Amino acid sequence: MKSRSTLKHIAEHLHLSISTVSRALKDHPDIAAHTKQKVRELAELLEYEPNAFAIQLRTNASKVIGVIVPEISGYFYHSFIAGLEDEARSWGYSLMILQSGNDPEVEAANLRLCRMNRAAGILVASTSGTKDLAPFERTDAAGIPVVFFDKVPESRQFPKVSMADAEAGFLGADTLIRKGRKRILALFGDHALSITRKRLKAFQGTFQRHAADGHLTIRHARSQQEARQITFEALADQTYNAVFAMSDEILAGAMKAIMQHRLRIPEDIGVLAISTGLIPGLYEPEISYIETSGETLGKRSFEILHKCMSKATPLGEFLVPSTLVEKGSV
Amino acid sequence: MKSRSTLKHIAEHLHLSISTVSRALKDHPDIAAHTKQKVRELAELLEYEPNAFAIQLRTNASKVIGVIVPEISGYFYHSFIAGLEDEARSWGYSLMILQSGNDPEVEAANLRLCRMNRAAGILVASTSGTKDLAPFERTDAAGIPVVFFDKVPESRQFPKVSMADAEAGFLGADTLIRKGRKRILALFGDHALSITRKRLKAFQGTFQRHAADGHLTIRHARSQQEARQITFEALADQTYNAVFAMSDEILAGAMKAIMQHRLRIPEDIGVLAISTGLIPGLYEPEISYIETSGETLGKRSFEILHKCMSKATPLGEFLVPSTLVEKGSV
DNA sequence: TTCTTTTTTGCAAACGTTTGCGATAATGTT
DNA sequence: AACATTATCGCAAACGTTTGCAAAAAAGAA
Repeated sequence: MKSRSTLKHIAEHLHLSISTVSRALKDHPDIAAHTKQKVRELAELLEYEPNAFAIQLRTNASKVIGVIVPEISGYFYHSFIAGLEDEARSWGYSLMILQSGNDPEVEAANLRLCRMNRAAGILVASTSGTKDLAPFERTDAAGIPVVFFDKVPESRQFPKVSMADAEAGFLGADTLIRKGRKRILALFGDHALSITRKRLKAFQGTFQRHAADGHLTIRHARSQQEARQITFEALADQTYNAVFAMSDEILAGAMKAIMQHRLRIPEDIGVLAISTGLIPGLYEPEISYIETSGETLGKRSFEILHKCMSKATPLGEFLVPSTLVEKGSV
Repeated sequence: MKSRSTLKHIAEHLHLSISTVSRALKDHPDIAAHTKQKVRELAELLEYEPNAFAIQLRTNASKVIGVIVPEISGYFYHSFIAGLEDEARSWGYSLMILQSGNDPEVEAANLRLCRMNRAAGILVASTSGTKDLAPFERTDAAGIPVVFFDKVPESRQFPKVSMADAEAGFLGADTLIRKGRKRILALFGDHALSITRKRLKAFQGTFQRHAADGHLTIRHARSQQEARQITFEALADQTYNAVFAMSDEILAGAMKAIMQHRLRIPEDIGVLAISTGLIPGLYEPEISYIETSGETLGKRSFEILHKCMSKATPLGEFLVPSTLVEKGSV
């Protein structure tokens, strides 16, 4: 293994001091032009690469931001991470990814890891079981800003960024009504999740206000299988002319039931979902959806975190808007 | 911001030396039991957390492994990362994720970043344009083992781990033949990719050996849309009784065409794919597939890298086997 | 007691960088 | 010529930890 070159090596070769070399390499005005030139050349030649540890130890700050998610795979978080990485890299940051596996204890351990590594900031999609915010407070007190995204706690203590769930719910109902689909089977996720409640409330409210003459059935499913089962039974008789799915997972289940009944879209039944976009694009015809882009959320989250890292913490909840993507399924 | 506690703080409070405290905390046999006790208690009280930078600077090694992929999102890599993270965490490592965006230059920059951060090891799914292996050699020479996965270069210089592509191709053809599907439309990806060629060769060879009486059409598609187009046209007449897709992306396109023709699966046409498993589970009936699990590949990759990090580098190419998952679509 | 052995602790250097401040040399000003 | 100014550069401390070695204290052996 070739031993790495350091500032010291360069300094010795050039009969300069370490500090001069250090300054030369970062274009400090105190250093003469020709000196800088020579230093840069030798650094190039020796393939000098600064030791990040030393820099970080000295400056007590890293260019790494921690990301804690329940799971990387699945329907959503990977696109979030992709968007985040993109934005972070353009600012010179890189990502340290930790999965909590939906276990609050693992979450706390991951948080500790971020602290030990002096992460510049942390983004957290908390587990559903996260009740104790103390670990987050401790992290924040240590000077590492914490921003929650997607799965956010009730507390108003931390900045949060999430999808505009109410807007998405509204958009869903509004779109269906505008298209004349008023006999709706609407499928939502676990009622315990705030994301479900927000989407549901807006959807239901909008429907009641603008389609009092219609018929709305709300059902909750906790898995793809359950969604499929519910949809299959509900669609047995002809009462509905549209299915609404509040998430990709539920859409997948509903679509299976629809395909099982061999219903044509959009002739026999209209379909609309809130989705990231990947799943709706797999069917024929493609499914219209209200986009909740993981990429966008990722980029936006970085912006918020970046503000927190630089100056005053902008508290409050930030929403990234949803937009309707029409594919003709409704 | 609360200033963090250090070994020094603890030492002063207890009128001990820094080295004693350091040793006490790592249960060094030289330290008296009662001293350890007191140190541990105070450390607990002061919420002492070691400074990873200092440790890493001192030991010149980190517990971070770098992962460079063309993209995080998409059909495959996120599940790889998920599996990898799982395995890595159980060994005390965490992941630094970098996207190359399929750009060799970004790839090289990311590599440099890993070097600066003295990653314990690096896993790379190279870009399709990666020709110059010099950056990888330099990294390896610096004592950071590099292991390629999935998209691996021809060079025999680095250990590689990838899916058993030949096996998957064989399994595909064999399964179809066993089920009596011998009029096959087989869809493959870009012929320039080695993964395509390997799968194709095995598929084609197996077919010719065991179903000389059948009829096999090979087509190549470079996108979902193209796969759809090709499938739609090919399926216009009744010559085929099975479609084979070598990847998720292609399966998605093929399925659209099949749905467009309103063909029943498996009555009108059989479908089989090589896949990660997510996509085939979205249709009704679900699609049988030869599993190329990203999770498994991730775990296996870590194992190989872990060997590289500890002792002799096990050169060569490691394959993770594929298994058939039957769902009744063929 | 005196010497040896063992147990327990401290000293100090090292890891590679940044940075305030002082030193020197070059230049300009009167 | 004497002084003030500016342009360059080096010294040394600091960041928090690990670790070889020496020192001190305690214990045992003679």
